[in-house]
Amino acid sequence: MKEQEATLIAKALGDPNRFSIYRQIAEGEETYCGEVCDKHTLSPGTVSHHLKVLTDLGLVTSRKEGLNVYYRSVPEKFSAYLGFLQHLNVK
Amino acid sequence: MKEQEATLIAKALGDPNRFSIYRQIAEGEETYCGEVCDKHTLSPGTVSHHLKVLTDLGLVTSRKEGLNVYYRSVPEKFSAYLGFLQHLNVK
DNA sequence: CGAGTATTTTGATGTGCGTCAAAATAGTTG
DNA sequence: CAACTATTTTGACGCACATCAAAATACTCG
Repeated sequence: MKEQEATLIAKALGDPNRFSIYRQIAEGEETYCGEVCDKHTLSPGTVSHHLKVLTDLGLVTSRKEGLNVYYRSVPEKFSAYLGFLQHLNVK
Repeated sequence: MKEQEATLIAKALGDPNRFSIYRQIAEGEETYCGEVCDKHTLSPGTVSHHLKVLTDLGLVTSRKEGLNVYYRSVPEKFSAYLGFLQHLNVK
């Protein structure tokens, strides 16, 4: 992972609602848009927007089933971000 | 570290220039405002602003000596952020 | 096909913030 | 004290973006 990508991920996780949405997905099994709306008291449009940001960054993937779109995290992406930070020579 | 603080740190590192400034400080020994200005082609005011953000978050500390203000990183703070991310149960 | 539900897209709005120039402050040195 | 340098603060500007309402799309089921 390069600095630019890491910065984009940091920026994405730097919004409180988006970070909370990511946690809901990453720490659960699977979630769909409606569940996220309920838990965060955000409009469907806003939630869909945040989910798109996370998806575009590769932090989550989606799968359509019937009316719902289920989101699931991509742990490898998160690990890559973590790895990038860990390899900074902070002293 | 709590979620709110972690989010603020992520937000701070989510700006490309500020992240780059943090790296310059964290990966070097000590740096002062002028050096950061030179390396990033940013005005003194902008650099001072970013340094204040990093300082307020506890990611760096400052020390005044003569005309210059020297900045140094606080690795424990960065580690705490890293630790918080690592302990998320991402699956 | 038509009614109903879930999600996404669009358009608009307000705000947060990165940036700079310039003024203000702090410190050094003749 | 006066001139000079480094940093911070202030004020203003423009843009990015989080948010919502509403329209549009996608899908299911009578």
